[in-house]
Amino acid sequence: MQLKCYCMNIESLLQQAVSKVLDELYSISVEPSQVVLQSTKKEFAGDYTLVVFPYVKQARRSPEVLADEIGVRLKKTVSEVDAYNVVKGFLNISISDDYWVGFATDIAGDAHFGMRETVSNSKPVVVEYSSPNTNKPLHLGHIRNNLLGWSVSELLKANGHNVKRVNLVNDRGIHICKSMLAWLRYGNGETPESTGIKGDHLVGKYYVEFDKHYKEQVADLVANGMDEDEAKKEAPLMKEAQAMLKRWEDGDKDVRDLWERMNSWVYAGFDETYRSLGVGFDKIYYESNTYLLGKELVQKGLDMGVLYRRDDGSVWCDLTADGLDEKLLLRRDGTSVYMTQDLGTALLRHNDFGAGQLVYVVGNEQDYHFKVLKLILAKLGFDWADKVYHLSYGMVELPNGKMKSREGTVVDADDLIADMEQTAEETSREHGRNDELSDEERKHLYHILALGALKYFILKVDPSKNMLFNPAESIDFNGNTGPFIQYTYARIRSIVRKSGLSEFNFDHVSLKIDDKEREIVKLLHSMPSVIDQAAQNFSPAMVANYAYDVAKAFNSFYQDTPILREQYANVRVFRLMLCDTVATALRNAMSILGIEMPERM
RNA sequence: GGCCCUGUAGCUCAGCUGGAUAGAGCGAGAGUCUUCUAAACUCUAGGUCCUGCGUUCGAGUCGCAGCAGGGUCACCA
Repeated sequence: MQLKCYCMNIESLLQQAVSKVLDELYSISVEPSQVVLQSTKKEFAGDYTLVVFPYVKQARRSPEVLADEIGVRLKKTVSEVDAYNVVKGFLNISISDDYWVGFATDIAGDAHFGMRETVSNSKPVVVEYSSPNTNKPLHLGHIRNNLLGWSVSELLKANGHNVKRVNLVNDRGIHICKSMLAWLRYGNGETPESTGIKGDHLVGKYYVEFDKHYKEQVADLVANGMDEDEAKKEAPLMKEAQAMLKRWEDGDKDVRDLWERMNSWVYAGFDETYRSLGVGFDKIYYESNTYLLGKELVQKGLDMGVLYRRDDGSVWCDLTADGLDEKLLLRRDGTSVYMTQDLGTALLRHNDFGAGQLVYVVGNEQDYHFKVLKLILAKLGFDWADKVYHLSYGMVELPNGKMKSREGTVVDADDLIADMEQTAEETSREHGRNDELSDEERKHLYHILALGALKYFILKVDPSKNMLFNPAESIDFNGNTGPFIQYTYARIRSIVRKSGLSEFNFDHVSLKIDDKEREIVKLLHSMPSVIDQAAQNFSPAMVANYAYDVAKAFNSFYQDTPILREQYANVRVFRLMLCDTVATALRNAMSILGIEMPERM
């Protein structure tokens, strides 16, 4: 039997063939990559559709005739083309069962199907995400950030990039001083150990405490006739916090000791949340180490003449020619601002990793900041300024609007995860088939189902869009959800286990496949291009939607097609092979989302 | 007010470089488990793709204008 190579994507093969036909028949020259093929709509026969409208003028044919002539030629010259039909200007092309079966056989057993090998010696893509403040625990907004950051990193890896994850912890500043001050005043020496409260929550408690007392002071001042804006500045607590920040910057030992102590509580808390979310980093930067960076760059900019100093000593960048405003880079007292340090850390990071690209997973409220950052880097003469990519994501909103910590409407990350685990356990007790599992394994199952639901819920939405979370409705486990896909996977694994096979040998000559099998094979066939597309768009959502399509197609197939019960061994083994490959595809796609798949549930 | 983002079914969301009669899930209604896991499957109802104009053989998709919602324009980060 002749060996065929199915490595060649059937779409590019068709594109080349069409390009050739257009040239030979009508002397129309079109690059194969420019030939537009789409998958044929369900209500028509065929696998791929060529839209011929763009060529009718040059070919001087009616759309129908043109489509027919191309169809005839394709069928004659491309062995994989089985049949064709023409509806208006649409040429629907059917690919032979032989090709699809061959393709399915080719990819069977490839544990990394859909994922690319990492290109060796490629410059790493450095992805910054998470970047929390250390004055309060993580909430749902941070969850979206962390899940996106992790997932986009996995996605880029799956597309062949070398990826480094970094976190830039905002561990200094006035907000931390507020928590510290409140703890000193009202804390009675409380610690995570003495109270049993998770460290980040304990520190967050004092941040709230500060705000409470501060507001009281402001209200008192206003009641005594002071203007509100002035009262906010003059409140003793605020002045004390500012004094504390100054002492911190001067290296005051007491302040630094307390700062280290309370930050260490927060880190222990964050680590627990990170572990629970399954995210991590290759390198963690601390703003206390990097906040002074960037000043040299400012000096360089002054020397280059791209920045200027005002009479009061402050340094600015004039971006009005770019349609933006003037941007402050050094305060009049010579201290740096957010932008200054971000310039510095960008350079640091670029040099630390020899980065080919710098990705920042940061909310869309900072779109302006990153626009400015790129512009200034370019003005400073860094040719890699255009390698800075701001992965701007939308906010998570509640039914009554934005989350506001002051109004107590934040959805706490740890609470949400705990709720999800609770729901997973209840659902599992009701529907689950997990008698064989130990208590330990069952606990793990609840965890991966809970996180599967949460992660999928968040990641299936296009990153750039705001999304809505309704705490009252909780997150679903049915329909277009993580657990739906996990369930599909568990079912498949169950069948494959029962078959006892790990290799699938069958005679694929003249094996016929039905519509549902064909649908599945076609979906598998498209996986590499979906991953590629998703990576180019930095969009895990595209992978999530793909995984859902695969699971849905499989469930429909599973519902009315015998697999283990199939009496013909040849067909049975083929179907088992297909099952096994679908499981692999689902596992790989979901791993890009950071979602684990259960062997049974 | 300037700039940026978003607007698709009752609700939450898909819809890749413009292509056929715009798709899912939830919710609503009707079916399917003595048979490979019913967290599933099948069917029904549900649409002025915010509005208008334009480009095109063809617009949910591109352009302009308007409307609505959000963000941002700090010597905060």
